[in-house]
Amino acid sequence: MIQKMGVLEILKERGFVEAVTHDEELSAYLDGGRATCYIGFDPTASSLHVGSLVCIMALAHMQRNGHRPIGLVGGGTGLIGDPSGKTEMRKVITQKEVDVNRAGIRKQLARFIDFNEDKALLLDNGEWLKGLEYIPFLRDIGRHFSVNRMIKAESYKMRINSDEGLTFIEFNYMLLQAYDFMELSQRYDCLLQMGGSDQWGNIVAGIDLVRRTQQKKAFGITFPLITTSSGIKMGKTHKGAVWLDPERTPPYEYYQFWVNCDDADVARFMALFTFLPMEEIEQVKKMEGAMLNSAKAVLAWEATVIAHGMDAAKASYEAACAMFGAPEIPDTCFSSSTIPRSAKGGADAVPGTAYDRAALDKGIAAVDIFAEVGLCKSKSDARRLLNQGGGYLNDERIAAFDQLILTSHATDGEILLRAGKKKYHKLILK
RNA sequence: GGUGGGGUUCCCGAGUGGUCAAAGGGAUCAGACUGUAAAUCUGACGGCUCAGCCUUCGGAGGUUCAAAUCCUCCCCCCACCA
Repeated sequence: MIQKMGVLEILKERGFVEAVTHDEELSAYLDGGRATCYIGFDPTASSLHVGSLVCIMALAHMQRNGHRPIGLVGGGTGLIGDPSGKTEMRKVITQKEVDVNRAGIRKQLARFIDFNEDKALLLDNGEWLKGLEYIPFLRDIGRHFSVNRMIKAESYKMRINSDEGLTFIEFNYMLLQAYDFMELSQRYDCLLQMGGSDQWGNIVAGIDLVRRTQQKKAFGITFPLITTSSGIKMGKTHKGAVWLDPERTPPYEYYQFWVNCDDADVARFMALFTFLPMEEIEQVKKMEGAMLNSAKAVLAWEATVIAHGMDAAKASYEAACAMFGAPEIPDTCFSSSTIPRSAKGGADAVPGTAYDRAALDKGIAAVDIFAEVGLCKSKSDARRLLNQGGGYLNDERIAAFDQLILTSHATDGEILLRAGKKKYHKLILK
């Protein structure tokens, strides 16, 4: 029915593409059959975060369009630390940490990409990097690199001009990443590398190396750095990064992260972080006022389903409805979305703490509980919050910081506490 | 290795003997306004047994009634020179 779009077109339309090397030849390459492409992930932490989501989604799109994505976990390069676009040297991590982190990342990528039956590959560049010998490497690989050119690379500029400088080990990073690309082109006929815009220099270096050593034409795509419309780097909140690991960022919080995005970001984020068809996303641009909140719910729903699965999304959605009210989503909007249109449910996914009933029989001061339960980071913090009228007990403002919280405040064995407008926590009496 | 300049509360950055828990800005948090938005305004912003007390100004000592501020040693960073 609809004429099939090439992946490159799809990625462009959805806002993934910042820059491409040889545009036309690349689309010809991608439309000409099953291609293999890769993106590298740094094993700096045991979990990926929302900042890596653009890369992950891009790989997923590739797979959905019949190509074979490779997720390359930098077990070798992780020991070095990529200086590209960074103002400070990253602390060097140990082999042990790399191993742990790599396993975590592997697990997460599997949620987004199907690694069965050669549909995608997950590799570790430690496999070929760790056995490298210095002299042969210099002779065979190093000879292809011009220091003059490297110095001029945008990715190094920041550091070269900074007070901190650039160490030799970091300067070498570009060679290693180029070497990765070369290996992948040889082993898997992978001729497309993608990455964040800060990776441009590394990607181009790889393309050159592949050409010189293999006489093959390779390609690159970079993604824009995604910032919120208020200019903050995507995925950072006051609490730090938003992780994909449900242990670090529970699905309810993950859902909340998306619901709380800026009005101006909704459509853009939907295109990037969901698989909803663009026609449906276009509608968002016409929405105003409260209607946008429904769109945010759809965004949050879809993103949570992708990252954590339907059940977790449902629990998060229902909890949000219980706390903030259910959004109205006309059937005509987002018809592809699986978001429940009429569900009302419990608040099970709201963070909670089991609490000893006996302790509450004589009452505990609000300050103490707020601090204890993690709603505030210290008692002083809790006192401040409460003094400023930011503490709520069952949705009623707490008048004094030392007001007692009692067993009698419970309904169905639960007491609902709230800090500010959005942070809920329940006490489950036992 | 030499010379000079630095290391201040989450970040930037003032502060050169008491009036300093430390100016100002940013970030953050709360309140008002709203749509679980943005912008704006108001307030808060080390900890605690909170009108008081305790711990902070790279580290360790010292001078002093009193030190972020003065002295000694040490650690780290930067610039220029070698």
